[in-house]
Amino acid sequence: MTIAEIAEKYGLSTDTLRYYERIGLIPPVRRNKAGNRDYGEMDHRVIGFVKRMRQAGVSVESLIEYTKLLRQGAQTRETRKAILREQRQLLAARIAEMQLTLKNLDYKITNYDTVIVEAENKLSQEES
Amino acid sequence: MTIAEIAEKYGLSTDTLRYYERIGLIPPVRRNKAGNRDYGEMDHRVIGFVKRMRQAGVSVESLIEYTKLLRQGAQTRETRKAILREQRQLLAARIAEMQLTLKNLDYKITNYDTVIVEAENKLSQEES
DNA sequence: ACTTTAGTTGGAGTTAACTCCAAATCCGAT
DNA sequence: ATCGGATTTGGAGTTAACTCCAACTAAAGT
Repeated sequence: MTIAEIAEKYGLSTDTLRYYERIGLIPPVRRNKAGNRDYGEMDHRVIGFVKRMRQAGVSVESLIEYTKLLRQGAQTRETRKAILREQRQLLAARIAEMQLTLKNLDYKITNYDTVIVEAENKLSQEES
Repeated sequence: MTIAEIAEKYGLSTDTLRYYERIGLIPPVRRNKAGNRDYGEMDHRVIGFVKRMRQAGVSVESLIEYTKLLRQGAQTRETRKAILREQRQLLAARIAEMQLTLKNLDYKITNYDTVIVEAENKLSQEES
């Protein structure tokens, strides 16, 4: 599969895909006779994983750490699991926070006219 | 209330607070005789709101737009409500995505030994 | 009257994560 | 055989959101 197809499929730019490879976030991609990248099954898995984790707010740096361990083989498996568990916790915490914010927004929207207007008025002559 | 107290209370640096003010994300803060910032009730509300929204992934730019409208008074109220509703939708979507990723992570963690190991092995000799 | 300590400004510097570019190459089609 | 389109590289540029700095001022403690 070409870089353009992968870019399309995962909603990443070709520049980003090459960038990810360059910084070691994804392993070096196999080339065809012309020297162009030809993405295989494993690349799909890795790129799909990276895309989801990035959207969830995981830094590129932590992902590099994880995929580096993956390429180092079986003896790093427990470390990798630990990283995933840690990221899972962080993600759960982010979700919980965002749900609070969502509730807060909902409250603010439904009570906008009764609650915010007083704030508008106070804005003119702050004192306290 | 001093800038240090506000920074502490909201988990922002004093630099960030001054930066927010400079770019118009929060209104100019009242000063005491010494010329130092003295944050009032309204500043608390605004900063709390900004902090939550930033954590939820709302850009500084959209927040500037919102708080600018707020300072323009009552005739912008409907526009502001529309912005909040839009951000609410975006936030809900982000949360939904992150929940999928959380499920995905959970699956990956609990099935790590049975699922990932095959991937490890494939890593050596990719072909497809 | 000094010395902390906290605050001020304008502006420069940093970081993460891309994004763009020019010059070169390759392949398929006319 | 040449043209157009996709791809390659190394490296430079961009963007968002801070973060840091130097030089200064003001109040508070000894």
